[in-house]
Amino acid sequence: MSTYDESDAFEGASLSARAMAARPSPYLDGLNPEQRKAVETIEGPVLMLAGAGTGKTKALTTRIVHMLNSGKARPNEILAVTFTNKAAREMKNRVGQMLGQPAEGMPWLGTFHSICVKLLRRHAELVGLKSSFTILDSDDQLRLLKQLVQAAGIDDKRWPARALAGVIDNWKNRAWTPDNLPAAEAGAYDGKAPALYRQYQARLIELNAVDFGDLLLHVVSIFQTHDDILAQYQRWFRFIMVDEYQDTNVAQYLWLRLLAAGHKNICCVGDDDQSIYGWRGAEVGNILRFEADFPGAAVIRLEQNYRSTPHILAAASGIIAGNKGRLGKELWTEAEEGEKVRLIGHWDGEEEARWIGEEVEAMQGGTRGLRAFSLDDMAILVRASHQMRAFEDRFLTIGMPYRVIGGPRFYERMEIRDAMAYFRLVTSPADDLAFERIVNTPKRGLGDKAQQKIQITARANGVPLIEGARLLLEEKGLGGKGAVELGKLLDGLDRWGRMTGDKDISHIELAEMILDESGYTEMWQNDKTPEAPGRLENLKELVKALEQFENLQGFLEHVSLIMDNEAGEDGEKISIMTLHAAKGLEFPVVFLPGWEDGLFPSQRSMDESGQRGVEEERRLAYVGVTRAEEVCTISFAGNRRVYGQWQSQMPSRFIDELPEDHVEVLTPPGLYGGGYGAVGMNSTIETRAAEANVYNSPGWRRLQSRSAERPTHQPREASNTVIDLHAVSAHSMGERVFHQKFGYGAIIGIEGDKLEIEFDKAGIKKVVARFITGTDDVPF
DNA sequence: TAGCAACCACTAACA
DNA sequence: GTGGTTGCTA
Repeated sequence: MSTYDESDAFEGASLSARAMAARPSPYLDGLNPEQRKAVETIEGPVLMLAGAGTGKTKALTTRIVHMLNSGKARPNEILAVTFTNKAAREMKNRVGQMLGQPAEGMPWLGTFHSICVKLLRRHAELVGLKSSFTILDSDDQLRLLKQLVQAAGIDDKRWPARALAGVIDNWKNRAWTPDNLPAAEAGAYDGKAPALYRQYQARLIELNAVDFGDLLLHVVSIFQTHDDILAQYQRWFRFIMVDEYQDTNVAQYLWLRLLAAGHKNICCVGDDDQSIYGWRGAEVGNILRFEADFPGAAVIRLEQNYRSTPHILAAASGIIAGNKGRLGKELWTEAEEGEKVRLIGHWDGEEEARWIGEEVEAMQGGTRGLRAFSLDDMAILVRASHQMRAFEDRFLTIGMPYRVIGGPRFYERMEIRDAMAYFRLVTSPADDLAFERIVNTPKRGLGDKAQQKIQITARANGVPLIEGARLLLEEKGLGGKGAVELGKLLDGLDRWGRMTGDKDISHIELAEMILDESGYTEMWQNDKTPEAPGRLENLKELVKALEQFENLQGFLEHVSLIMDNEAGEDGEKISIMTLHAAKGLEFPVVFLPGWEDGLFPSQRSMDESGQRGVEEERRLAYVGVTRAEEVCTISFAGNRRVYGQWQSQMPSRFIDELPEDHVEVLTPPGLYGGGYGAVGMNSTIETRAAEANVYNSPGWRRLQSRSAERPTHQPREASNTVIDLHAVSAHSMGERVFHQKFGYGAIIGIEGDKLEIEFDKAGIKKVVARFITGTDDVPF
């Protein structure tokens, strides 16, 4: 079953609390004192500060089981919210395991979004929707916005719809509707965003659709405007639990606060040190403020770590200690000392990849004086996805099996989205966005012209596109191949639509039929690009995924649940993923490459968010190190090719924050050694002491003055892109630049230390030169 | 309408 | 450098 299930939730208490109440509670035995306290403190607000690897999920699930077993709560009285389907599923499974029966009786365990879908379907009419509303993904959203932008006569070259989408998403994260938008926001998107936002919301209602942000927002506004409904849910949800509380945004926070205001039995679990989603709207402030929001809250710290060795924990603590405004936590462990964190510098990115490849092989063979590790035990965690390429290249060369975690989500792949659009159109013919997506996929000779005609006809008659197309054909407004093909498509859709009600044909057969008869499968069979076989494979997987559902509608609702198609992979593989994707995972052996200022911490993050950005990056470093159980290796390169340009790199400031006693500096044969700050090419002789402040070090100054020797084997145009922030002359007319507030733009005037810049998104502004960074290689 | 050259942007990613 | 989109031409 699924989290979007509409089965009657409130009566669905299949687990009898009373029947279990008398049982002893052996599940409490395996807990440490803090975990136990967290499990047993059921009444009142609780903040469970759970450090990395401290048995958070165990505590959470045991808490649920305890509430049920002790008779304090019935399954349908517990609201348990997670961020990802994966987390929800895991919690469900573990609760089920502990209870010795499936946890199907917990109707309100799910993601914020899935629970909101459920709530919104019940009360859709209150916000002008029908309960059959469709949920748009970001692709649909963008297409819709593009139409509005064009209709408003805005030059979408200068004002890309994508930017507007970003603005609107942001507002929704902050729970700002068109009606309560702060005046300070009015200037966004050339001052046109507020009006477009209003239009967009109106259009969504017309389409009987919501985007992801709306799921939260609509429910919040229903709660805010209908006291009776809010009160009802406050009564029903006697106990609330929230996982990853540090990742909540304002809308989610409001939602929770409204619901918890009744019984005040809310337990938030999280770790302020692992808040790494600020750019997605997450507010660390939510967790920092918890005690103020919920007076009398019990704060329970889980600090005993069951994952990593003391050296690794000490290194992680050393890094995170640099952050201000933490709630404060000190991880400790009873584990044996183990290996120190290993640190190594390389000449360039390729060498780094080569070295890690060799190291991985050595670890596999157990030739590092350590036990032999399986490839499945090892992971490479990078800051940005483009760093992955170097490792993929290297591993392909040496035949090392690897898997990339993350990448485009299954359902975001083109072929899956196309197929889904067909299914959507069959189950709800009025779905214009789906229609637009597939009218000419595969090619049916229906280009822009033909599609415009359909649009016009539909709009003139006030009917969905599919009807417009039908009318257009009837009045012979279309000729040639296009007309014939369109006719076939419409016939097909009709036929498939009728079959959805046919009991003799399963939805799986129907899905196959749709893909075959529409010519979609054929399109990929005829495609000679290397991706085609993979795409056909994905389509097969999609059809297979249908088996778990009763019908196409059910499947479409639940599509997001089929994603993690990681199963069925054969053989041992080393994992490559981003640090963000690694949150929540653990590996015996972890490699952390690319610890260089600008890359990690990322320049962009520092430019856009300043100190706050650095702190989030630091938390990311903390997350990275705490993924390691036994061996953690940090590395950096002195030179790196970024967007095709060679750059000299400084070791990350986070490297300087590693406590020396817990770090072993590995010296690559034949190269520079010693001190963390050794950058190879320009600091061979400099000691760590001399580089206590790297930004005043001779090496840094040399870099700045550009006298640093170029690596001999590299192209002549190699230069470093570190810009002297005070040298105005570094800038020239027409140069592409980046500003933390206004985004990208081009210089159109220079007056002293002020630059006149035409920004892509913010128009023409005069700004002080030191707030500007270059986007290209800037000579100086 | 389809194919290719030109142009642009470039941190991370959940539902 | 690279992938994705757009605009022009055959």
